[in-house]
Amino acid sequence: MTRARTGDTGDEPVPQRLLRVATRLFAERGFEVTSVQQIVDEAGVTKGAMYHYFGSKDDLLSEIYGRVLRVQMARMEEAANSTGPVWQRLHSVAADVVATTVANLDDTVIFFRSMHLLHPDKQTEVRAERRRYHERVRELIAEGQRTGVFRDDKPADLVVDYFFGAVHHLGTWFNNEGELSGERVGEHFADLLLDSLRP
Amino acid sequence: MTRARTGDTGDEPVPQRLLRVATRLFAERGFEVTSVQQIVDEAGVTKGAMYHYFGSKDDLLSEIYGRVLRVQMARMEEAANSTGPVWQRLHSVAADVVATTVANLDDTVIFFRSMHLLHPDKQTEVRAERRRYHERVRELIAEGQRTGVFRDDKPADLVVDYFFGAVHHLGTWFNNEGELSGERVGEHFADLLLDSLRP
Amino acid sequence: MTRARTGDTGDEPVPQRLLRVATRLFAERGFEVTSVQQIVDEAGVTKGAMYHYFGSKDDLLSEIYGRVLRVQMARMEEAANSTGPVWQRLHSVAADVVATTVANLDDTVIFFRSMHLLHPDKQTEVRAERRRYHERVRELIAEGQRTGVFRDDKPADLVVDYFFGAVHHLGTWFNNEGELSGERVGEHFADLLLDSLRP
Amino acid sequence: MTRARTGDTGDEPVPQRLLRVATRLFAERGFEVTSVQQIVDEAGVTKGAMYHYFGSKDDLLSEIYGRVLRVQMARMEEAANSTGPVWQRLHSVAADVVATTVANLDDTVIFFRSMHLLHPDKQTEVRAERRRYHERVRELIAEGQRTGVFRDDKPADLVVDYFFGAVHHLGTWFNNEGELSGERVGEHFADLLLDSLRP
DNA sequence: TATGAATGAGGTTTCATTCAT
DNA sequence: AATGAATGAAACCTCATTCAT
Repeated sequence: MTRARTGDTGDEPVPQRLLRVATRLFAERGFEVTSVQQIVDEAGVTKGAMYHYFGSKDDLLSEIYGRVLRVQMARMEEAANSTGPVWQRLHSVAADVVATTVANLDDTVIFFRSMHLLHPDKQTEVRAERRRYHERVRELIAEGQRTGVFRDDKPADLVVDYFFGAVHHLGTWFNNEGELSGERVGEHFADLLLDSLRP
Repeated sequence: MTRARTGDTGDEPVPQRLLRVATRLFAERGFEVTSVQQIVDEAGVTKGAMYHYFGSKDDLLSEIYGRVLRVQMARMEEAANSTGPVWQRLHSVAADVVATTVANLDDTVIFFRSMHLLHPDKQTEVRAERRRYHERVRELIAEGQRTGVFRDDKPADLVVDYFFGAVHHLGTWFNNEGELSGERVGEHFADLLLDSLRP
Repeated sequence: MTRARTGDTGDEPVPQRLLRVATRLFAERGFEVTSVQQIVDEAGVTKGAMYHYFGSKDDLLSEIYGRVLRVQMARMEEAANSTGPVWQRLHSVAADVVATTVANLDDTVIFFRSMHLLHPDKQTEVRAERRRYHERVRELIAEGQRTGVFRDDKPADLVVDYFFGAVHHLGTWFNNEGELSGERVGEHFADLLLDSLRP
Repeated sequence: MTRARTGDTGDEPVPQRLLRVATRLFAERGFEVTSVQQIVDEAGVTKGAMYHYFGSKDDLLSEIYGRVLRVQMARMEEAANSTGPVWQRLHSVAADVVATTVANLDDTVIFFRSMHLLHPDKQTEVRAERRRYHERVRELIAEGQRTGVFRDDKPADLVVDYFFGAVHHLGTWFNNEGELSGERVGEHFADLLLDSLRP
């Protein structure tokens, strides 16, 4: 006799199931307001099972952060290292980061809302990884500024923070049921960025 | 014998002192992770005193939200209703919202990190107020689009979300000890916005 | 309406009551095997009340250790500093330490059974205090050896460990309902010690 | 690929290895504070393996008690049944019990610290065995008292408890790296006992 | 003979809040 | 206007043990 399980999708392994459920609940209700009991109930396992795979509730959060960073970094590297003129590469990166963010909106919501709840060490690690990410885009902009393709009266750093701010807040308003797709929003955002960089 | 009080500034009334301390702690550590005990300890009062002035811990958070909304709305109305061409008014609003945000950075950090912890009714209220704010800026952009001053191939709504996203993330990276002042960042951000709207 | 309380002795304050109940239970069943719930149930308070006065279950144990050390040290100093020939003072100390131990048998049982469960810092502190105690008695013996009253072919240190070992194990066999009183056992033990020290 | 194992001594069978590791950990940290996971990790086996050989964690403790009792009883019988005057036999028994105790110090530490954690039935059994042990020594003393070799103004029972107390506390202070060997301490203790029994 | 995922009961602790004073 | 002892619900986590393989 198998127990009925909410969100049971066939044979999805327990750790993945827990992570999936936790991600949804953390995004919907908030990390601290979601109890371990709620997570395991929705995942259809017991607390003991969860603690068999994850050392703590914090570990779940850490794992989500790790996953986000891996995914985003991989996508970005790909776009940034493509060939073509710098404006095209930047446009591509910008549009892609929006699409990726929208495709993993729960992760993004959690990311910026709950960073302060991570263990300080993990926080440092996450920040370092984000800085690498940020830096990679800054280089693109600086390259365009050096070659005269982009205006150079705005610090490249500031432009990155400006654009990523816009991206990171997608979680606040973007609606998957809305009329604009993630890709469409990506195009618009990339256009706005590129146009604001015209010399 | 009076107890030593952190941040004791002479005769600041108890409610104000509690609100000030709570704002700092919520921004530094997070709302859920800050206990009422910590707040009253740092404010140099007892729990009974706090519950005399505030009905609950949530009330403190609500109060902070109310304050933020009042301040930002007032500043914005002023800038938006000034005279001058629409691009100038938008530039002024944009620069000002950045400066105001930076001047109340703790509030902003709390705002976007802890909204989901408010009582649903209060959340609805806050969202409505923000929508009015958002709408006021959207009108400015639409006005510019109608009069041909701004490009009209980008939904005004989207542009507002784009720009406010950048503003709301200031709390993540802006550093008061850094080399750029809030006003300077406001100028840069407003420039970037206006330039991205060129037809 | 006052709640019925097991072990309610009139107006004994809550902290004392908790400590008294905890001491009994720790001695009867063991520290780790006694739950906080059992303690507060028997003391007639809630868990919250206990944590209002004691930071943790470990704190209860620490407090018991502190009390034991204070009591024993005070009694011993008094006996050791009395006047009279050295053999008389040693006899008096020896008899007294037995009587005190028997009078606080629960404390003694806990002391030697649960020391390893204390926080390492507290353990260090307890050990240091015991060493002072041990040292005070060693001096008495050494004094007797120097003056030729006691044999000197046995290290004074070893004699102290020998005798205190006997005392500390009283908890294993001494029975308050038995035919020998604590004072009587103290006399016997002191006699045995003194006689084994005859030159 | 085989896992690294702490204390792996070639082909020591699994049950012995588990018992050896458990003994060390129980003595170092305490029974209740040592988890089955720690034991099997250090022994380089899995939990399943442990439960294959031992019915429960308690069984490990029981086994240790059984081993201690067998060893000590055997040694003592031998010494007590030797020929020679009673004072010589008692001296021999006393010295030997110290040496045996020191040679199995971990066992002794566990014995007196964790007896209360045994299953009541096992406790009864252990106590009965100890009583037989105790009784055997008491008889020696009584024999000496009857024959006028020992003083008879001290209950033989009490003398046994006195001496065994000293022995059982060796675990508290005896240090194998110290300057006195177990045999040497045994001689001293036996001397002190015999001398305190002089008429 | 051995694995290790999973259980489930129970443990300690935290904390917003109340209330007699 | 303020105290602080006390509540009680709920949180996170541990762990000996079982069982299908």
